[in-house]
Amino acid sequence: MKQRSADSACTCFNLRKASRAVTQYFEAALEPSGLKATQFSVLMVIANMGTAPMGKVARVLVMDRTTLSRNLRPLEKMNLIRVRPGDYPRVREISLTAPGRRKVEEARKLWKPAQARFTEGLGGGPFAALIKNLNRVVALAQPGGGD
Amino acid sequence: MKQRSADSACTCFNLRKASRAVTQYFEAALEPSGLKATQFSVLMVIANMGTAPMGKVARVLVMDRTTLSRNLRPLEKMNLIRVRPGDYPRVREISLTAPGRRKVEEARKLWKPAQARFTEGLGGGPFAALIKNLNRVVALAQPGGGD
DNA sequence: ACTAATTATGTGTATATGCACTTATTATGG
DNA sequence: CCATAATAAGTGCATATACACATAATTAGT
Repeated sequence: MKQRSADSACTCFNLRKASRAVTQYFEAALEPSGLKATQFSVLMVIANMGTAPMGKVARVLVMDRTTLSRNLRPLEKMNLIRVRPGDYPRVREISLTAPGRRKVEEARKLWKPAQARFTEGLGGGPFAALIKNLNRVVALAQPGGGD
Repeated sequence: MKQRSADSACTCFNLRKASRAVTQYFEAALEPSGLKATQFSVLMVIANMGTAPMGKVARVLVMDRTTLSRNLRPLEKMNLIRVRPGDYPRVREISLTAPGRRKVEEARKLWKPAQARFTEGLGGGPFAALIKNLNRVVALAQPGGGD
């Protein structure tokens, strides 16, 4: 099936396909916490950043600013994060609430075996290579990235 | 930053992040065709399958059946695909229209340099490894896959 | 023939995603 | 000071995604 290789090796298709499959796996694992995959990622990044303005969080997530803006809504409704005006009125500072910190720890326990499924299924070497290549791909996709 | 490695190496987060970044890159490239990334992938799969029922197409795409169902709507509105009852009334056969076939060729020309950006940016070896590892990840994520 | 299981698909609802456009605020140049 | 740039964030719209639930048709079991 040589003639199909150019098509079936599409970077975008393969990434989106893997993203769909893995998201479903992780969301099944996280289900008891009530968090979706993206919500867990957003909470983890905020946990690592402490308190940060929306734009900065969006850049770390490599997520559109307006997408993050809307992704924060359910988290705010669940009382897991707090959005407050920062030093300047136009800046919105985001931080975890106490329930948010507890939820992160709860979800991290559910996350661990799901993550192990892939680190062990691929093996340490290939898994590390995968993450490295994903980061290079992100750099290549970004404006002026990795030319 | 050893304490962050377990978090920042999350399979799901890294895949979704790369998926977002690469999708934007390909959609910018495909923009003249008026196709989104997913639409291009769906059309390519249908082009390869000739005529096939929805469920089968969904399995090849590793996409939820109901997601594909809705993804077909804009393609049908654009007159790029045809959805018709098959041998059995309950089966919906999907195939490309003549404009659909032309659109695939048009978009494939736009796709090529975008794809080259990543095959060349990573290098043939690492790129092939990436695709292989993505397929292994998909297998691991699927029920009863690659145990 | 009738009922139960299986198969193929659609709908309701909710989150995710990003572009174009808008609003508000701060910084900069004259 | 005031006009303009630049910065930070929100809204309207369209597509993408999938689970729970509903519908319809075919097949299997009795």
